[in-house]
Amino acid sequence: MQPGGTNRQVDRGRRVGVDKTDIKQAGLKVTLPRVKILEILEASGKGEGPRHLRAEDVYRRLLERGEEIGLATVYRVLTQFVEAGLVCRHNFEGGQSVFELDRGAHHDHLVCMKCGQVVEFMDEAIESRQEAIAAEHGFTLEDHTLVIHGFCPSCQAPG
Amino acid sequence: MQPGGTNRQVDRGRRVGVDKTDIKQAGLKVTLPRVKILEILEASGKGEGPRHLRAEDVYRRLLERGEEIGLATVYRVLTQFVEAGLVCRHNFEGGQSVFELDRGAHHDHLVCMKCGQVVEFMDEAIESRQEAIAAEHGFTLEDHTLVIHGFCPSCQAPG
DNA sequence: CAAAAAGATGCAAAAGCTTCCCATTTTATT
DNA sequence: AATAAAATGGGAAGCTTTTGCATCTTTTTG
Repeated sequence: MQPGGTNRQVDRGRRVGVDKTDIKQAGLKVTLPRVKILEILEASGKGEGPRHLRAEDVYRRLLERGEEIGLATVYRVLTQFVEAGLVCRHNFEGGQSVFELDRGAHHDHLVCMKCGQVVEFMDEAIESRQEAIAAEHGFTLEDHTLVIHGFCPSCQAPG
Repeated sequence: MQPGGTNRQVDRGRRVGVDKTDIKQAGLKVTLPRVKILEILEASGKGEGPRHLRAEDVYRRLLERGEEIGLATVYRVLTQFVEAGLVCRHNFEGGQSVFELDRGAHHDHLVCMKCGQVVEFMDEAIESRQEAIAAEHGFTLEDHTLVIHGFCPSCQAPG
């Protein structure tokens, strides 16, 4: 549910950070696993590795921090966060989902086919054409997925 | 590898049909499983159900036609056909891949979130913006995935 | 056209990701 | 503090997809 939706950040504009309050407002109890997972997501993309993490990555980082949180819990919590609009889930190729904190601003992705680097972008022209296309076909537009696959500057280098 | 590529139909323009010749030209032996799978794909979207089939769907249709072809073979053959440029694979949400005959014309998809109906579309404006975006970020554009999720006309109906 | 070589198939087992079950523990409520 | 409600952890289970390997087909060669 990228465009539209009924969650906080969409109503109040850009989100700057998330905390326990967001968990509570989502109707979820404030538990240690939830707080820690939110911390991991918040740290990602801010110098602490890539912004987009697979459930497995979140799980590993928790272990590294000494938090013994079960993988099943990670999956459950991430799903709940997505439903609450705190987190975005993307299904890139390969059958795995990646998660990132929802900063309130919709964006699409450019993914390097070699190193996996992910670059975000947003293009108004593309966004509005999509609305027009959905309308032309009588569809409502609830969400969309746009991923451009190519080779990033480094991976095009000779050698 | 939707845009570009080195396969027949891209070189010769729109494909009208496929046959054993295509299998041979792909460097694959002309075997019964391959021929039958190609037939299933060709029949799809031409009145015979939806054009986009999961491996499991192809397998089931083969069984219905009395062909005892293993599921593993279906997966193997579909993958080979994709590599040969005869078939396109799309990774819609849900972790499952769907396949369709490559008719040589690139297109994107509109998928109904309720009934799963798939509508194809093609928009030049979106295509060219994507090239511009990839270029802006120094990426080469090898391929892309654009899926618009919404509710089709029937699924928006009251009740 | 038969024999040999190369490649494909089928089945079952294995993988990889994600969800489900349920007894136990934690959080929120009264 | 006691009670009710919800969440967790660990493993089993579910799905889709891939792999290993003996057997069978297709293609090549003589």
